[in-house]
Order: sequence, then structure tokens, then C-alpha cells
Amino acid sequence: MKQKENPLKDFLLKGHLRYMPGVSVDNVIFGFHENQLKVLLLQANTGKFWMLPGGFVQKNEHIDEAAARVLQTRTGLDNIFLQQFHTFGQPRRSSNKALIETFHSLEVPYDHDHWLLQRFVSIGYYALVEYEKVHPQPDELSRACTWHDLDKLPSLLLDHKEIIMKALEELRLRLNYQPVGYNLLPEQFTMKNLQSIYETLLDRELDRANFSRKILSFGILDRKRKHFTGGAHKAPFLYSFNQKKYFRALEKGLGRDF
Amino acid sequence: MKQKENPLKDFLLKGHLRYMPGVSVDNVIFGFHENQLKVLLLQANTGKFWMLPGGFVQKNEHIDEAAARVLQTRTGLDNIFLQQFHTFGQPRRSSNKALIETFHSLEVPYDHDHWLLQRFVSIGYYALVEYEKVHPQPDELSRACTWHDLDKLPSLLLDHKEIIMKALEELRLRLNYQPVGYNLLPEQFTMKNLQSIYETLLDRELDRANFSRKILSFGILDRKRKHFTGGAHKAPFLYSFNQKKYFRALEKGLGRDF
DNA sequence: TATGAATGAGTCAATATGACACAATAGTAA
DNA sequence: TTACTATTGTGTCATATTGACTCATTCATA
Repeated sequence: MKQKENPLKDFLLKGHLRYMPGVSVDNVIFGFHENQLKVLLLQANTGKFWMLPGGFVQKNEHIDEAAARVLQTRTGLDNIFLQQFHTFGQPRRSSNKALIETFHSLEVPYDHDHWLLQRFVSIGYYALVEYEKVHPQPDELSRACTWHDLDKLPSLLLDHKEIIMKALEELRLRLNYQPVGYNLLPEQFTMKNLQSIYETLLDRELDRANFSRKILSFGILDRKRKHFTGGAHKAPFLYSFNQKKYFRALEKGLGRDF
Repeated sequence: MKQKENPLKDFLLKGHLRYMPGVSVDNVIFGFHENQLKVLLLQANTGKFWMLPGGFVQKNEHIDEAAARVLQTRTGLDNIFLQQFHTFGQPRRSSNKALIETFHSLEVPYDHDHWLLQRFVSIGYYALVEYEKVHPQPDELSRACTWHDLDKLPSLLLDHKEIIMKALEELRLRLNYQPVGYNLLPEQFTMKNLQSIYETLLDRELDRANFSRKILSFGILDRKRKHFTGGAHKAPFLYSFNQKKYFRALEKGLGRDF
């Protein structure tokens, strides 16, 4: 029996049979830690640049499914609600220098028609995850899969920094008509937990009382018992998202102006 | 000198040299007529289905430019502000039956690897235009390029109906934080003109006084002289968009909740 | 000059927002 | 037990916004 090929080599040689040419997906995964917004990045075995967990679309696969599969494959994160937010299509998105080096080092024959050397359009998805709940694992092409502060991003591949910034911008816009937090918080949480998320996403402080009033007016929360932290102060109530109402609000929006 | 090829035949044979495989753009052009929202559709010479003015992305072209070029080429409409709103990527978007008939009728050789028979992802753009201002002309592939009522759409190709509906949905959402009307109205217009646009887009009536108050509060309008229509009633003021403020609002948004 | 239609401007109650105040805890220290 | 502190639930209050109206004005026509 033939020895297993190098998976990267296999991908370079046979990828064109499996994947759509010219189309990729890039996932911007936001996570929280100590009230800081983080983004999940991969670092390839072969390069020093960091990158978003992105990949390609199979020839017979919905792009939404592709985004989810790519995320699962490259980071191990599963069952994450991904939201498409923008498609990026500058003509020379990709620099092929590193790629061509890889061809040489793996002794893979190629020419300028090779599918990976073509220009790609990338469909951007974002998601919000609870930092503590997930355990990112790099795939075999990557040596690292770790969280990075948004204000201390390392050197990023191609236009991935632009993609991250656009994702954040769109996310902030949608905060006005979409609820947030479902998979960001444990089953039960305090109002302060939720407020911290909004404050972190918006990068500014919100008034405690007003925030509470507004969120409760959306009617997507159920109040539970009290939560005794052991802190020397009044115990806060716990809340949970009313799933039905939460997802209805995700679909229908939280009420409009016009 | 060789006779000019059939342009369609030329496109089928050589398109793969010029265009990205697997990626297309589709434009949803909304227009107004008698307070009705219309959408611009093409009908191919060879088929009975109507379609959005869509096309392909050149190998070295920004997707935004592709959308504008495609629109210009296929409908004659130029200098239109197109807004990307969603990318559609179900795996079997395209039915190739009609296409294969075309291959046969033009006696173009093909196999299942032909670039046009591959699965396509389509990037959706929308725009709003003043019905009276533009004069759509079908390209040589099409026998018609006409406006259609949204509530009386003809049979549409592929998923184009879904694309139109999504465009309208996104447009309505953006009405809450983006100004509308710049290229929809003449240089000067009445408050009623503008209100009609909003009413048509939202498909519901708005209170005259409240609408005026709200729009004026955005601070994107300059009041001009009065306009004497000849009607037997008080003459309305004319307004014009303050370009600087209008486009700043397009960029920055019209004020948020959180 | 009277009339009808549409407009600019205003009223007013209901609601939402932003900035605070204050009493009610839960633990800790005395 | 009792003070003390941090944090929370709730309330207030001025201000802004919204939705549903009214009303006088003004234009062309009869």
C-alpha cells in the first residue's frame, strides 16, 4: 500500500478537482477574554504571517456550509453561528511568492495556470464565541491557532486586516437590530456579563441602569434566581436568553425607526 | 479579412481567458415610476425567462468595478452607485439546460469541464435610479431590457427572484442608517417627492409632518426657493441634498442607538 | 372673491433616552 | 452584633423623539 501523501502536497496537486476555483471563504472569529475582544488567527507551518481561518468552497457545497466546514477543519470549532458580512474582491488579493516557494520545496510541478495561483474572491463570515468555551486546535497545515487582541494584531496575510476591520464594523452596525450574546455567555449570566459584551464590542462604556432597561425592553431575556458570587455586595439576578424570542429577534430584527 | 464572429459564440469559446471562473455579479436595479418600485430585467434573445443584468468578473478587475461594467454593458446604465449586499452560493444555482442548447445551436464544442457549465457563486449589488433619468438598452445578447413591478415579476432565471427579495430586504434595513435619494431625484425636489420614495421602498404610508421633521433632523438637506407647480394649492419648498453632508452620512451612518 | 387642495408649522400626549440618586443587599472587619 | 464597602435593583427627572393630530396659509381656478 502506498504511503500517505503529504496532505499539503496532495492539496496542491488535486485541490482543483475538489474545490471551486477563484472562491474562498474567510472567517473572522471574535472571542472575549478579560473584557477584551480577541480574534482567532492561524499561523502556517511554512510562514511567519498570521491569517484568518479561511479555505475553499467544494464544488457542490453551499458557501455557508463551506465556511462552517473550513472553520471546523482549521480550528476545531464546531457548531458556530457564522454570519456572512461582505465579499472581498480586489484583483490582486493574493501574493503568490510564499505559495511558489511551497511548490518548489514540495517539488510539486506547477505553471501559471495552477488553480491556486489564480486570483481569488473571498467571502467573509464572522462569528462571536465564548473564549472559555472553545478550544481552538490548529490543523496540520498550521503551527498555531491562537487568540489575538484587536489592538495588537500581528502581521497579517494579504488583506486579512481589512477583513477583520470590516467585520467589526458590520458587527457594530448589526448590534442595533440584532441581539447578541447567545453563544457568548453561559446558559445563565448576569446583566453585567451581557453589558460587558456590548461595551467591549462598541469599545465604550454604557450606563448600567439604562443598558438594563433597554435590553429588558427587547423581551428576549428570562430572569432566573439570584447568583451569589461570594463578593461583598448585593447578589445579581441571573438571566438566560429566551431561545424562541432570541431567534425570532435575530430573524425579524429588534424594531426599526422608519 | 475574417468575418466578425457571433459575439455569443466568441464569449463561449474564449470567455475563460478573460473572466474568473465560478464568480458572477448580479445587479438589482430599483427604479421608480408612478410611485411604484420597479426592477430592471433583461430577457435573453434565446430564452423566455427574464434575468437580472449580471455578468462575469474579469481576471484582473475589482468586483465592484465588474458590477459597474456589467451594468453598463448590459443595460447602458452608467455612473450608478452600486451597493454590495449579499453573496449567493447555493451549489446548484445554475441549470445548464438552456446553455447546452445554445452550445448546440451555435455548434460550439464543449465538454462538462467548460467554464460556463461549472457552478457559480454570485455577488449581489443593488442600486436605486430615477426611472425617468435612465434609458435602459438591452445588449446584443438580449431582446429586452425593461422595468417590472416587484409585485408582478415575470418568470425569472435561477434564483434571481430570491436575489431581488434579499436586495429589497437589505435596502430597507439600510434605510435606518443610510440616506437615500441622491440619484433618485432631480437636483431639486420637494419633501413630498422624497417621502414618496420612502413610502414606496417601505411599502407603507408615512405621516407627512413627522417625515419632514425626521428627514430635516438628519441635516442633509438644503432648502431652496419655492416651487410653483401650477397646482391649486400652496407651493412647496424645494430642497437639494447637501452633497458633503449626504455622503458623510452614507459613510458614517445617521446615528445609532447603542 | 370664494373655493378646494396641499403645504408649513405647531400642539400634545406617549415613549425613549441619558444622567443620576438611593435604598437594598452580601460579604468582611470590628 | 454592628459598622463598612462594593455592587446591585430600582426610581427619578429633565430632555429628546415619536406618532397622531390641528390649523392657518397659499396657490390656482371657478
